[in-house]
Amino acid sequence: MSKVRVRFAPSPTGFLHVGGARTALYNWLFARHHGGTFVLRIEDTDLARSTEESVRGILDGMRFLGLDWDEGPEVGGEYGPYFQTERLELYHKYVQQLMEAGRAYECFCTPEELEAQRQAQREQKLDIHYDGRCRHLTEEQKGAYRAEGRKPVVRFVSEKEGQTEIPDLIRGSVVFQNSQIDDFVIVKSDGVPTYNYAVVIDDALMEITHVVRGEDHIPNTPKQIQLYKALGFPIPEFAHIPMILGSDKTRLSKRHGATSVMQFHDEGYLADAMVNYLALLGWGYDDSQTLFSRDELIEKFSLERVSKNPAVFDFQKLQWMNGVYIRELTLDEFYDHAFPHLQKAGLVPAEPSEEEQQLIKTVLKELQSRVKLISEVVEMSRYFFTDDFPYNEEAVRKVLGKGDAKGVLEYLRAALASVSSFSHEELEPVFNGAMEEFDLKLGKVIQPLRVAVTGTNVSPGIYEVLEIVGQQRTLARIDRALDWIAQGE
RNA sequence: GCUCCCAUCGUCUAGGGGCCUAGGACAUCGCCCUCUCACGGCGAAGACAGGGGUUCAAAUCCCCUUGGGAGUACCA
Repeated sequence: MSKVRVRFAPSPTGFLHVGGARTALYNWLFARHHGGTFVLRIEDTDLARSTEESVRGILDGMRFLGLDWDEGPEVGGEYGPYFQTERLELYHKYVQQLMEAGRAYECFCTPEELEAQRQAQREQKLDIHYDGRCRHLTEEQKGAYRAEGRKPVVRFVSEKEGQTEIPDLIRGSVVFQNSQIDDFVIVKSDGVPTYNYAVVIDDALMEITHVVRGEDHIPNTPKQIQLYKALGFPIPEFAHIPMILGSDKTRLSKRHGATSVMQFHDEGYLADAMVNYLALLGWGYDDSQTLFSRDELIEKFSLERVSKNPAVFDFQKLQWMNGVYIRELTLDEFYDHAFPHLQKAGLVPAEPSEEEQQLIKTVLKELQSRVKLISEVVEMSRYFFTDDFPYNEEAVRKVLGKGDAKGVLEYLRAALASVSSFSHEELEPVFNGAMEEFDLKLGKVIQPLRVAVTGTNVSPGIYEVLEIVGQQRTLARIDRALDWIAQGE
């Protein structure tokens, strides 16, 4: 096989979404696996919808996921430029070639006329195709249209006989009857090429060897193959990967939840988890492995093993996997990820002192096995960093509202006040004492204390919590809880 | 409507004629650990869409039906 060159070619009309990210990932994995080149090309020929902001968003998404490109925006390369709007002369050159060869012609039909044609075809239940009426316009007729002020598009003279076969690494081969392919537009009236045309010129000129893209492009492919043939370009290999669907089995979109990669980042998903999950959405290795490091992915990925059927995006599984990756982080790494969230929430100073950092790490150590999203550290740790934490209404009512609570807390208040440190050794006898005093199980003693100190009935182990919160604040919080109980009486 | 793609547990998948009384993971449900939660451990339930073939033998090959998806633009 000649040196592998693949590309990810998004159109900058929105942020990088998970579908695009997965396509980019598969291209990237394929390139890395074969020691090939991964090209990033921006398909911005839709002048009305393309924005620079989107370009930045896509680049940010790629960087977040760690999908580095060998050629493309910011890094350049020998096959540039990598923005289609900067390649206009190239496209025009080949349009000339096509026109001279009689494989393209100007069409002056207006959108309205075309719509009327389609409508008529629909009514007669005919196949909906451009009828080729402008194919043989005389110079005179063209002149007349121009005089009217009409701006022509350029259409490709498609082959109508026979069939076109798409060689597809994932699906075997897909065959289309050429009679289905009409004279499609390759240059719009504003002179900008259409997708189907530009993509062929670019993939050919950039010497792309494997076109890996979404299944939604299958119907475009025969058109593109005809173009390759008409232009005398070698035809690349194709691999059409399945769609990603939402839980209702329709194409994944915003209404199914977050789809922007950067939104996942903001919510506390780790790049490695995203990559691992996305890789598994439509690809599987064997009958047992689900966790793959990047290197393993590169080593084991192959297009042949990509699934043919569409995959439903499972937020729960992604979340589980994110939890797995969070637990694998070293404490320092977890700190680096969590700190911005804590800081943004105002729970920790922007530039914490050494002791403050230590405290944060002590807290995070307790949280690491409990969060599935990094962002969850904020609400899970609030009571460690501030006395201004909310009472979880239901938990408080359930635990502090019980008859035992008052007596237990009063007992603990006194006992804990007389202890010299909040170490496990000093604390344990206190709890034992309370258990005896009230003839309660440990849980019944601890829950009121937990709620008093954290405002909720779910927290890390009580010894850890008390040690971090410390004696003074613990006593104050017990007082607050006692007040709450008193108010209810 | 027409064209094309697809079809194994709720979800992602393993399976490419006998190894399948169909394996794994998430989710679900039990149990264990246990001060709550999480983590961890153990276990349960759960699928070859239907019908025809081919074959000694089919989840695996072929056909049809059904179901889902995509495309049908001067969007990409």
